[in-house]
Amino acid sequence: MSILRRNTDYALRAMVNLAGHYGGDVVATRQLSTEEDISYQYAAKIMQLLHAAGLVKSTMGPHGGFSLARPPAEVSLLDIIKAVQGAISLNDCFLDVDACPRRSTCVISAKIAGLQEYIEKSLAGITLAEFATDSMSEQIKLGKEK
Amino acid sequence: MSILRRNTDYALRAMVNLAGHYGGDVVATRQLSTEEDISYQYAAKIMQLLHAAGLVKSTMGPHGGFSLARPPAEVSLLDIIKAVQGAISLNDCFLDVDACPRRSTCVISAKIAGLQEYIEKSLAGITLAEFATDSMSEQIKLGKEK
DNA sequence: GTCATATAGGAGTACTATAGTCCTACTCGG
DNA sequence: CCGAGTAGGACTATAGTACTCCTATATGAC
Repeated sequence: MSILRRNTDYALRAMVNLAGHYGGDVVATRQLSTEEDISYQYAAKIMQLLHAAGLVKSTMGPHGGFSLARPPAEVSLLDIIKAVQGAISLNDCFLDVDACPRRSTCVISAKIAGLQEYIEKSLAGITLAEFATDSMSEQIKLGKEK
Repeated sequence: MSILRRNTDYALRAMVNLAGHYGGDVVATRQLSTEEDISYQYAAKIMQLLHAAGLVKSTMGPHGGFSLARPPAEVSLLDIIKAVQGAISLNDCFLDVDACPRRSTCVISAKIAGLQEYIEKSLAGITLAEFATDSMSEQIKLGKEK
């Protein structure tokens, strides 16, 4: 099993795509779906989630579409993950205090709390700006493998 | 959603319990199930998984039960997690190379690969020995909260 | 105004994985 | 060699995820 769901993967790709168009035109869901290999219907669903979370702005009507609500440098991976699949937690007891009655004396929870914190900080530290510049430079020096 | 499944949580508790009895008597599944608040049938199932992974030794017949196959210091959290729920992966593409055709040019996968590695190293670094000594000292100075 | 094209969003389905149960087979102490 | 107590395999139910379908709403072009 993987931590990031496919949902989140799609959302990530869509956001990276939008980051590439930041400051320019809006991108329609149809275009996102073809460019990122996501079914149109499902892509629409995901864009709704991102919109509800305030990560993207939407423009309705013909020539409408989506654009980033904030500059790429201010959108972290954690933001996107939270919007789509909710907060990531090592164990249930970090999400719901009442999940486990043994919590107060639990040595396990105490040990992994540090790792939990590190993961969140790492994900919060990676922003869309890094992805965007990377993929741009990749487009320039085309042919470079991996 | 949490990364560690309930399954894994049960297994962790059972292993910590066994670590407390390391060198002494074997512990019966019935005893583990009552002490750790797990249904007997389900506990038996989890012990099977741990046994199949070679983490515990089993003794059948009356007065039988389980004991650690290795000293607590040589059993890591990662070992237990792998035995019960398989390897932890941030994204499917770390588990299955063919999961994503865009892999070679994927900037996302490249970015999170480092975090993936850190998580595994962290989990591999935490051993049962730490839990065992912690819970023992906790039993001695009883009354200490959290 | 109305038509075409876009997002918004609710309802529902198929599938998969997880949690949990039941039953049988096997051991070994008495 | 009996039976209490174990391991271990087969099975079921539930829940969550991925995905689709359909309808409503907004808006720019003609």
